Amino acid sequence: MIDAAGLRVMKAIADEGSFTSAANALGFTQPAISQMVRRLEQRTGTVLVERYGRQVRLTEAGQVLARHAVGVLAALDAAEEEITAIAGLRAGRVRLQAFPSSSATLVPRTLAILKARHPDITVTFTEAEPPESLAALRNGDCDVAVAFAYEGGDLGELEEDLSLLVTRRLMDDEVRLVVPGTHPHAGDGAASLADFSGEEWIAGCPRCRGHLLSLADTAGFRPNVAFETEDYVAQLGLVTAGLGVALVPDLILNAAKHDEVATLPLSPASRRQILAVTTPDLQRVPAVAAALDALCEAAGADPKASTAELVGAKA
Amino acid sequence: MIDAAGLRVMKAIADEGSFTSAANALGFTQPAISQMVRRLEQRTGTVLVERYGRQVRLTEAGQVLARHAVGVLAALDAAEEEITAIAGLRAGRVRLQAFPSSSATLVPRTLAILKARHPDITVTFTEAEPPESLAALRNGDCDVAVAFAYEGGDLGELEEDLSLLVTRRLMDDEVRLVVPGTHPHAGDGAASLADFSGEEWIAGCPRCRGHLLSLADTAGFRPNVAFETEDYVAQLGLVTAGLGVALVPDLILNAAKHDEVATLPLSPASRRQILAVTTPDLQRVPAVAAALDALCEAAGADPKASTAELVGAKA
DNA sequence: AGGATTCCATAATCACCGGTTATGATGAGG
DNA sequence: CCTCATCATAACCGGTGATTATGGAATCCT
Repeated sequence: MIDAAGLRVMKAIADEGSFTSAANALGFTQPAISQMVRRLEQRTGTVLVERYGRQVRLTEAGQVLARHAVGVLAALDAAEEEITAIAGLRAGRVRLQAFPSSSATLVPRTLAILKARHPDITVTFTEAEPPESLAALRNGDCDVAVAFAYEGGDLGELEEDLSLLVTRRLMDDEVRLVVPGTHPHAGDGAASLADFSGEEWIAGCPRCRGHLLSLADTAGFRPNVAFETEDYVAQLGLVTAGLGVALVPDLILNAAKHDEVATLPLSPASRRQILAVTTPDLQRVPAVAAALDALCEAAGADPKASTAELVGAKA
Repeated sequence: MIDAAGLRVMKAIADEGSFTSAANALGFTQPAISQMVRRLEQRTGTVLVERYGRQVRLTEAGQVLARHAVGVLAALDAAEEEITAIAGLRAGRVRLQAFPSSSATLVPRTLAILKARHPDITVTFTEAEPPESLAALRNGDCDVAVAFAYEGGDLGELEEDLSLLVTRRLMDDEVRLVVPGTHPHAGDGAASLADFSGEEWIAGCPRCRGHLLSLADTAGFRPNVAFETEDYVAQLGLVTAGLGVALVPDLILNAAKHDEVATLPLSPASRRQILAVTTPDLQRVPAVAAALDALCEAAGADPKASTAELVGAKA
């Protein structure tokens, strides 16, 4: 019944004292004001403006509208300002969820870049394994999920989780075999997995364990998993203590101290992909886009070649 | 850029959780919501709604709009409620100005009627002589002026004051000659003004004095005005004291005690008209219309035959 | 799985709101 | 008394914002 335009007109009349100057103040012509007032009057069924001679003044009802106009228009302006602030990266929020081992280097570097580039947006970070972070994304509790996928291995099961989502490849994370420094193969240039079929194995998170089993299966043996821990530092500790061998991604090896163990590249090599995941719509939110760019930059990836498909995803 | 309709839609989506139910809640169809959101999005240049699968949820920017919508829509509703209250006589204001001698009976009775009929409207009353009250009306400081005009006499000078104004005849107020009870003519059935040319006269307000002079002039004499006072009670006191004779309207005689004087009808009779005056626009304001009706009723006039022209105004 | 359902998007259409220019009526002022 | 300033009105017209009809895709149920 009453809209913002009408209030704006009433306020202009109250401020300016005539239709003509109100029209000038609003950038309209005089007849626009004239019939706007008439429409408002027949809509509300009240007399809003008293025409006396060639001057006009507001009636009580008109003054009521003009008075309310101040508050309403201020609130509208405030809303508009907030929106443009979000659009201009002078405000906004990004909720980031990343898997634990990325928290060491990738995420801190990303947050630093974001903070330096857009100091006014607020970033929330939560650690979560890929299945949970993707669920949060789907659920609307998260804007960007940093996930990983083992090449060839569990891409299939992740695939359905990624439907309707967009991914950006951040980096390839090579998986290495970690053995005690005193191990007979410690000095080898590369490790063939079959040579370690008799070892005791230290497995990581469930999906990492799955990857180990998958690799071992193609190498023709079934690994003897003696320990399981999601904590990579603990894994390295166990290896250091000579209790077994483990598959550990480069990302961890670059961040954690591991002087007393040997890290051997696998032959054939095995990698996992580090991915940034979001939804098609969120991708267009400035703060989210900035976060994605920062992630790519922190990972050393080319931001432009980002929306590529997963390597190894079935064509 | 942002209008009330858009905010209403965003709030409905936030409340209902889907376009379809938001459309139902607002009484629209689903495509209306769909393209309303799209318009808002391209107007603000931001993503307001995140479409994930077949569910939708608001982005941060969308939540900002939905949040502001609450306040804005509440303010709009409040304004609308105030307007309808004024239109429905459940609120409103009437500023009444009346000449002093009408304050005795006419105005109190009017206020009583108004109070009984519309207890929620606030009535302001100020005493003012017709020239000032009409000036206030023109100036926007008054809604209804109760004025008087002597028949044939000063209608002309009042006429230009009444241009652009509307008048309602409330009553005819007959003017009587007041003489001391001991006066030789005290028992006469009617008084011819010429018979009192030798008396000392007690004049009232400037315009009443003018009326006296005008009547005396047509009767062929120039009255000896010994006293002037705007206070009719004082006039009656002076007559009672035998200090002169006076012309006093019925309206005063009906209200003030005057036992010891004689009141004689003039021959030819002379009347003044009691008028309610307002502007054409204010006439259509419910509270003002109610006040006019109450005035007519208090004066015993037929409210329907009210907008008549002044008697004696030049056709 | 696969089919039914449900939700959103799009296209085509159309009414009307809300602006414009042109013009007229009228009160105010020199 | 004439002129100017102001509001009202008419005619026109584009864009907003609704509608119906239809399609596509995700979710749900069997």
